Amino acid sequence: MSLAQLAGLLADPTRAEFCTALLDGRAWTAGELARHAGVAPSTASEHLSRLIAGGLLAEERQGRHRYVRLAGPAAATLIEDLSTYADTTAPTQPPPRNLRDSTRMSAEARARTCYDHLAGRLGVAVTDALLERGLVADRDGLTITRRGRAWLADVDIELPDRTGRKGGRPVVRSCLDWTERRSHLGGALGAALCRTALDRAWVERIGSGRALRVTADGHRALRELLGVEMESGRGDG
Amino acid sequence: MSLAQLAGLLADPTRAEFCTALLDGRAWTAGELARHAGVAPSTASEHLSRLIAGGLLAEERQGRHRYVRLAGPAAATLIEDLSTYADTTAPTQPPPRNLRDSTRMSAEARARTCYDHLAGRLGVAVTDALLERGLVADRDGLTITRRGRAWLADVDIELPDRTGRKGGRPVVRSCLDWTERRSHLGGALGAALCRTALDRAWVERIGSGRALRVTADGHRALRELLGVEMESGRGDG
DNA sequence: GGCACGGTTCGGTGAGCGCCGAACCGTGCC
DNA sequence: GGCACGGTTCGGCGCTCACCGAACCGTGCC
Repeated sequence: MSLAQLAGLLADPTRAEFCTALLDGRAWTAGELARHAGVAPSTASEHLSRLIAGGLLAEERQGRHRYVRLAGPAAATLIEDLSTYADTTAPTQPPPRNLRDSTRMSAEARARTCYDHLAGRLGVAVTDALLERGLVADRDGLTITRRGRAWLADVDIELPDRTGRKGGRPVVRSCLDWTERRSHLGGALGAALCRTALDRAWVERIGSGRALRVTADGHRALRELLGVEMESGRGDG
Repeated sequence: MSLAQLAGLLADPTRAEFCTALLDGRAWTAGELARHAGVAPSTASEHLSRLIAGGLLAEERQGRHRYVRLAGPAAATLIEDLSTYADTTAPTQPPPRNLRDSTRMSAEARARTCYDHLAGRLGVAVTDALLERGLVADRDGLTITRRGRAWLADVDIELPDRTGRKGGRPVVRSCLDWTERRSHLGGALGAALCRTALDRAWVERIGSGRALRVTADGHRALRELLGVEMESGRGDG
């Protein structure tokens, strides 16, 4: 299989969306993915067949359901690397064109999702706090510590089942932040934190983009759980 | 920029060929790349513009020449990771179908190119020899040692100019070998070794595929320079 | 100035492919 | 058996895009 063929698998928005969704490490049914991406089941079926044939996804048939998941940690890493690069690489528009863009960029610099985890000053602050408190360690790349696992259980955050095991997603990955020029937290842990923050309304999306607003609950949770003081969402952007 | 857009840049065989060629870390002119890939200059020009706009390539204009190179080490890593995955991932044909395929697979298992460096038993043997002799060290990932640089100068192998510097290709990268299930040497060093081996006729390509044959000169060079004893190319496949 | 040449732009062509709906298949439930 | 439903296959449609040749622009050499 050639480089172009492999890239071609991910070059379609629908297939990319499938892979992005599957990065949570769980297995989805064909129908779930079809609905998630907003395409007909027939279309999804064809896409899945191609992704499986290309070695990016693996399938498990159960009765009349076709469960698919990422083929392995290498696949997850690959997709995450590509997403990171896609996010990191600045488009051809360094200078914001107008007030609307400028506002949006400020908001994204403050807090946004990078793919499926937190980025911007919020993402970096959370990462720093985790490192400082010894919940995550930086030796030969980032790893979660025993204290970190205890802390997760403490605050009732669960990692997906297969995380860190063979075929699962790596627990922690560092992801370069293009606004902060620093690393923030990716991997399954980053995704779990982001999902938790959204589920518990610590942050909420601003409009339809990637920018996030930290809620009052969120400020409180960040302070109590991690000792992170985030700036307010209004009046400084 | 989205994952799909980024992947789309690499999804075209011509553009992928450009990026592959540029992985040597040097800057090529538009015309060189066009001839290399076998397309019209106009076609190449459009491809280059897209790759540059997408942040994968950077350009430097000099007089009437347009020099392009990879945008940075992250781009090189990304392309190399994709190539590695594309090579590593087994096509849908684990069992060799006939004698011809079986012969080819044996040859590739013995020695082949993985992208632009050596793989198969040959690649792993060379990597092991470099590690054993302290020319490459494995601390926080593979790195070339001072002795390694001296050895390179000794045997008259040059790394591309920008290697290891900002914007250049990483010197050494480990690349998982699918036949050996072990790591072998990628990165600029792996590429330089492979190019040297081909230039000095230590190995030669078998037909048009990726399989390599170690020549008599090659056996001698491997033994003298690295203490590597390779099996013969015939009679055992 | 004039020519050679590297590179770009533009229009047109053709192929590939992503999409859908319709028909079909198999599983699982009633 | 009969029905509901998840998934697949197939045919057809329309768009995208990679390609080329021709015309054009700018640089550098004579």
